[in-house]
Amino acid sequence: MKQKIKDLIIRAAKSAFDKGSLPSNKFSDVELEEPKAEAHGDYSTNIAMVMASTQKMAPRKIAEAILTHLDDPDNILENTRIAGPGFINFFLKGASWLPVLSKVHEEESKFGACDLGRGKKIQVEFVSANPTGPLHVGHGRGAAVGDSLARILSFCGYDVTKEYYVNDSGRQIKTLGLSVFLRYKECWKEDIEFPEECYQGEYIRDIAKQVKEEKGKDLLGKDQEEAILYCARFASSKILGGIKKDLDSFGVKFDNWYSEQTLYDSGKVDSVIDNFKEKRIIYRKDGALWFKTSDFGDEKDRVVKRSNGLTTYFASDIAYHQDKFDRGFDEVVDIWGADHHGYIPRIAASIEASGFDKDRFKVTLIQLVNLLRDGVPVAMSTRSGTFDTLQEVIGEVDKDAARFIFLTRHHESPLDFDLELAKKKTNDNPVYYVQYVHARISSILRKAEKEKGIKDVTRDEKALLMLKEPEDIRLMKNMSRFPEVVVNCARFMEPHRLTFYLMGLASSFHTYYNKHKVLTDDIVLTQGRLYLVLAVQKVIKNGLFLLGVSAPEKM
RNA sequence: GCCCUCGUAGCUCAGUGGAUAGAGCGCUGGAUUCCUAAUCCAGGUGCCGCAAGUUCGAUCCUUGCCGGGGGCACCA
Repeated sequence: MKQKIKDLIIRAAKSAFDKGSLPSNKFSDVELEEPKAEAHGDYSTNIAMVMASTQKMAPRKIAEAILTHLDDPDNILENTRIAGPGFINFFLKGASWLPVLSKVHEEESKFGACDLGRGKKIQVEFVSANPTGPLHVGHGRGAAVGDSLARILSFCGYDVTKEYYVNDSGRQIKTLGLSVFLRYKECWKEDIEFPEECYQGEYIRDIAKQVKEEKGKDLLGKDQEEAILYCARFASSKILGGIKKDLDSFGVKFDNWYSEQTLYDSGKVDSVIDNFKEKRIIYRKDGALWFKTSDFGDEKDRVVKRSNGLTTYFASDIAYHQDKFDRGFDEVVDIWGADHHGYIPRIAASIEASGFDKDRFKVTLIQLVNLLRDGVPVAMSTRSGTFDTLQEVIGEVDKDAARFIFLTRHHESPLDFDLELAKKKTNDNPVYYVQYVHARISSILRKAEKEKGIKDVTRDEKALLMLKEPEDIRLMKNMSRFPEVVVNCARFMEPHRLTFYLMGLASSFHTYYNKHKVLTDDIVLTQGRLYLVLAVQKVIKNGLFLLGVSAPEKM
């Protein structure tokens, strides 16, 4: 529809030039927008104002010239108007919105899909929490955003791989092992000192008990290093299992779990360092190895190998990101907590140094989540009984509600997550507002079959002509925006746009529902409205799917 | 100190180089003999943090300032 009108405008401008009404044939790109105020039409363009300087004419004069040469072969325009400083407003005939209904019905679950990605391989890496403790709410937000983004990208023609990077190597894993080992010794009534840097959570004791059941007293007699290593491996695999389970119940599935340790085992980390040494972008200073990230736009150089001989996490991250491109991904998206933002320039530097275009690498930052209960912050203490793990939250709050709420903010704004609000099944809680549309329409369809004997909702030209109320048209107009919203979500990596769109569509529907009855004695009208309402249901369903939220038949 | 980010209605937040800047909540009143009231309708509010610049036009872009948050390790 939009393109159609753009074409009309271009043709009009050309013909205005041919007939001598416009002095120049330099036309700028037509920008067509949907005005906020309905009084400003269905579409509006600022082209006359933009062209004012090249045409050397007053904007309103240009607008007049274009309008007098405007031809409307398909007869879709009700009216056109010049307004304000030189806007051209287009008012469409109600019937020109009807094609969107057939489109929705034909394309069904594909309505809104597109080929923006052209099959490009894209990797979305998200959550990637260290396997040293359970996921907390913040990870939940990352999971919701990442998973939704992956769904949207895939809907937009990308070949998407969802990956979780497991930091199963390095110091914190050793700390985890030590923590568990100490708690294990405690189980055997040994006196221990539990250092502050060890993991304080209650879950460490649980894991220690499991070690005890599995190994009995064996570890007490063993070499301490070996025992700690055993505990570390045992604990991280247990915790990772828990993380997988939590994500599963949150509706998030990864295609790939990538282990950091394998980067060391395969020698990838060493070979990257050697390679950079050959390129003379790694040098030695004070006994450590430094990567000259400042040559690639970072503010200062970074250490990849410490003077004690141990590599830093940065070293494995360089190898990891190089590996992503080596695996053939055209684009790589990382979703990180906002506290990592200072890390972006050095990773970008490493990608460039590895010989890849750093524009193929994008980072989306997720801001903090503040967990509240009735407006009061929930204490995030390290003691037991805290309420900040993802598991506890989705134990109390519906998974759909949690996912939806995580997507009601721009991901770079901090988010307040109120547990009591999330549980409320009212208007305060936008999830149900949207899901309710789906359930209500299901209910209408059930009733249509039961009471009117209507089994199939079919397209009927006569019935379509009955859809001429302003509310009918508003719904169709709203649905026709869906594909564009999805594309913009993908383009800007902002799934929350979809959330807001769905709330708007839901609002239009609820208004409609209260004003007009779908099932009437007039069978033709009923057919038309069923056709309309079923289309709304399909769009809502597609939208909810892209958010990872279910579309219930009943509520 | 340097870097990033945010500052929009009483609250929580969307939004855009355009016309009269929006939504939900909260508050008040109303709607159901009829498809689910988890719904709808009506009622009002803004120096869009401040100042300058770019522009036909800035809340949006640029710069500076003020205020909140975050980041600046041979930590992860």
